[in-house]
Amino acid sequence: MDNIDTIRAFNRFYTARLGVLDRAYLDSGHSLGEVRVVFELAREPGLTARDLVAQLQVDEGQLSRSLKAMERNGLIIRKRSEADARRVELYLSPAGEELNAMCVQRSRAGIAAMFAQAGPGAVTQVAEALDGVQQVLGGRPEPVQFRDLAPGDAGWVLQRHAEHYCGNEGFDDSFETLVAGIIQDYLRDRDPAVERAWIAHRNDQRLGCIFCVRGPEAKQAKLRMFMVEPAARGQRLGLQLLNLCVDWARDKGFETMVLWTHESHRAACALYAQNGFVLMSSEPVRSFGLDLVEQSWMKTL
Amino acid sequence: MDNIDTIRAFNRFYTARLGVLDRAYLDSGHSLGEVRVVFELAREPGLTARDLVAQLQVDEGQLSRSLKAMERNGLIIRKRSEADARRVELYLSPAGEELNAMCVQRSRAGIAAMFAQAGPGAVTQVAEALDGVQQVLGGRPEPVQFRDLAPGDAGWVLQRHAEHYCGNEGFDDSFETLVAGIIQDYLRDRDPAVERAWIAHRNDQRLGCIFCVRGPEAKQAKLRMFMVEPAARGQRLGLQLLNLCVDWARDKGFETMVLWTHESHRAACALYAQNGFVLMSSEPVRSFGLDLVEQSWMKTL
DNA sequence: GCAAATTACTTGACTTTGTCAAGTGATTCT
DNA sequence: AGAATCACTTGACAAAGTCAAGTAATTTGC
Repeated sequence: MDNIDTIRAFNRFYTARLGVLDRAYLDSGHSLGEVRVVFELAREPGLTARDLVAQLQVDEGQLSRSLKAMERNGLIIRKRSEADARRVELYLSPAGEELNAMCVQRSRAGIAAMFAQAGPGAVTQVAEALDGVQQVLGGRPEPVQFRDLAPGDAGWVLQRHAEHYCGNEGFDDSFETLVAGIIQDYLRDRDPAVERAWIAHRNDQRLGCIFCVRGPEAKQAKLRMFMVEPAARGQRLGLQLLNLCVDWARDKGFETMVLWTHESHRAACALYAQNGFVLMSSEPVRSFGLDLVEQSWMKTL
Repeated sequence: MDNIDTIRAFNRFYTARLGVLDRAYLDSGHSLGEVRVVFELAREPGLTARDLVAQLQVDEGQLSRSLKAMERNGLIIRKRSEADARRVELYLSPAGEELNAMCVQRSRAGIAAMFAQAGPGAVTQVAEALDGVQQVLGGRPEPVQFRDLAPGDAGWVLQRHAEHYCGNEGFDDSFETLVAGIIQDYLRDRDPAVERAWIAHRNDQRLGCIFCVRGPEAKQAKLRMFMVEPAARGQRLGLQLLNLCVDWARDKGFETMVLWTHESHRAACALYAQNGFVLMSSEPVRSFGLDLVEQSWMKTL
């Protein structure tokens, strides 16, 4: 079962659940169509029929009749627009507000009931997961932001490095130990005046990282722990991280920047080459249980 | 906006997206109702009308007419049950199979299109998130499993410890550095013959952890890094981890087990007390920027 | 072992919902 | 100022959904 099948399975499962929730509206004595109109008007009073057609994807003729009935039943109030006499602005009457409040309350109760048998933290967990999905699918794309290390970030860097390199590229466990040492050293001994790290994140979701530390020579900075999540690649995020790191190093008085990587990281190497790094050495090594070609790159700042 | 509102917002957003997908079926020349029947029969041939009523939540009269039309159009084949002559078993005809294949293909294409503007890793990310949600909501609850540390786990332990203690309890950054040191030491120097760790997980989701390492005295084990995710609490998971750890220590020839914790961890302390641990000392200390009461507990194995 | 109850489905009569095209005024474009 | 567009309404249907009353097969209860 691939990813798309997983999503399809979720859709079947979830629409069945939502269907149960929808049914809760039906015994309010109003049709689902009317309730949907009430919902929209509660969210944004003054909408016109046209707006509702666009937002609810219903036929305008049908909506017209539906609105007529709702006015007759006292759910909504129609007001001819003063700016444009073709338009009719729609508002909820007090009875409409009341219906909305009741439906919201039922909807919330229904969702709470879905979590009744799950654990206490389940709501938070699901809410976060669904919010993440919504953002990925374009519900409201928050911008990517960059911050210094916050509590938990160091662990995340270690976790994702280990998972990528050991899980996908076949490095052995010694790699994780090495990275743990690098991170522990950084946390314990870093010089905040010249060393720092960046985490790229969207809301609470971490997307990538880069570290700038002192290099082996004087006035030399070293770039480390550079990574962009697979899910966030192709958005020039790596370039932004690299620029932050390089600019910081230059700003702090470093004259060169070096980094070590492996030949197999084509995308990263291409990025280095495009940004003024020069390949200094390239040699086959036996590391982490694999035959690798280790490269060192340098850039004059 | 609380968690339930977040879920409600997702529902609005997601149903709108699914609506677009459903529309794709309509120009197959068949109604959504018929397509839904075809889907179910593809999944489980030989269903009866009754089964479909239950699964699709449709009126049986309407379904009866719909099935009649589908048989006339050559989509399905009806076969009187041999075991019970009241029942009619329903099967897809070759044409029905073909329609199903086409719809599946369109559905998949539609989902793929939803991800067109998102990054390449987005599908995986969303699939995992939705699968997690489905499991939490009871789609198919996988059992919790326990494993030794796998690559990435060490980083996760560090991350979640830092987030819980620094984020929720107000510890300062020195706590994260301390934990990073503990983890680095464990990875580098542990004695696999007597020391190990457990990760509680459901599929790829980590739920908790516990470490058993050598203690300060001879024949003494030490319990460390014990944690259960808030979302997974209340399921006796902590007890299971504790038992694994204690049993291992006893099995490896340790005679006592000690642990250090803070008084504020009521739930954990109660668990220790219930499982044969005895409070050895309790003293106020200034640690991690807070006034805490540090406790040591010991159990005879 | 047989009438009564139940089950699986069908049918008829009906309401609601959805669709399409042809209206009516109001407004904008040029 | 005349044509085009826009916001909405209406009419004529088609499709989908609802409810109750069927029919035949199978269980149940005594």
